[in-house]
Amino acid sequence: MPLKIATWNVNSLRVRLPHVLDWLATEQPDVLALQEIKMEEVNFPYQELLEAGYHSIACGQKTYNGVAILTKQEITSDNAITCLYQEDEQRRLLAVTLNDLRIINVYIPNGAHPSDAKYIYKLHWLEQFHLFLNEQLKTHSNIIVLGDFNIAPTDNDVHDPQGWEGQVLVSEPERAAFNALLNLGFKDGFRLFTPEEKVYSWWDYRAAAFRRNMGLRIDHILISDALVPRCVSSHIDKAPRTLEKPSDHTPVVLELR
DNA sequence: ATGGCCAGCATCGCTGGA
Repeated sequence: MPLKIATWNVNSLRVRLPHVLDWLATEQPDVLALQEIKMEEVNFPYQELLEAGYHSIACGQKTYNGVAILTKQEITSDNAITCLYQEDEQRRLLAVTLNDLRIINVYIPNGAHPSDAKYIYKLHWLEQFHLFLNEQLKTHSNIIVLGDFNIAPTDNDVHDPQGWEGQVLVSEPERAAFNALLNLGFKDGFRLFTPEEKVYSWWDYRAAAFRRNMGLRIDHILISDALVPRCVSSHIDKAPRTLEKPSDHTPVVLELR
């Protein structure tokens, strides 16, 4: 039974719900991980999504951040995790179990600028996330980590590597933290099938960046090594980015057998 | 041309995003 899994930073689920419903109807993913829902659970559109054929688990807050996992099959996981570390008040993590798969949805901090306190928070969050994944690997072998990583792992993931050099999203400490996650025993799912080509998942709203394809690949689906033999394809779906009032991110998709 | 846009807020100018 093939499984279609996707991630999408929707930049406000309130604004983007019509796009999400259209995309679910067209693409029929088994799992869709959302980031930046920007709402509390009390306002989450559980009913509309259920009517569209999807069960939801959400972990949100007012105004900022917030993650959710939509699934065709209802998740009965009693070991869901919604917080990376105790002092972190930002809703950026949701880990659930679906059959034999551990699904970990992340919205990694943006970091603002390498000289900003938010950058320190980002690197600290990545350290804590590394420890968390290391623990998860002790109890789960089939792990999918997907979401908005806010890191372009290599220059092939950047439209203008010279212009972006040293900046947040591409800086060496961020890339080192990303590679450290891979070194725990994960592969970048998209790069299993598209090793070199420059394809992006985010384009700035400004400067007609999408039309000029000035983008970054910062949304990822990581596959634990045990799952790699089950991967059959991965692609980035640019179609939602062409709509009226789009999110600045577009879905990344991966299929398992 | 080192800026451009967008979402949310007890909105009308700021924060945060990337």
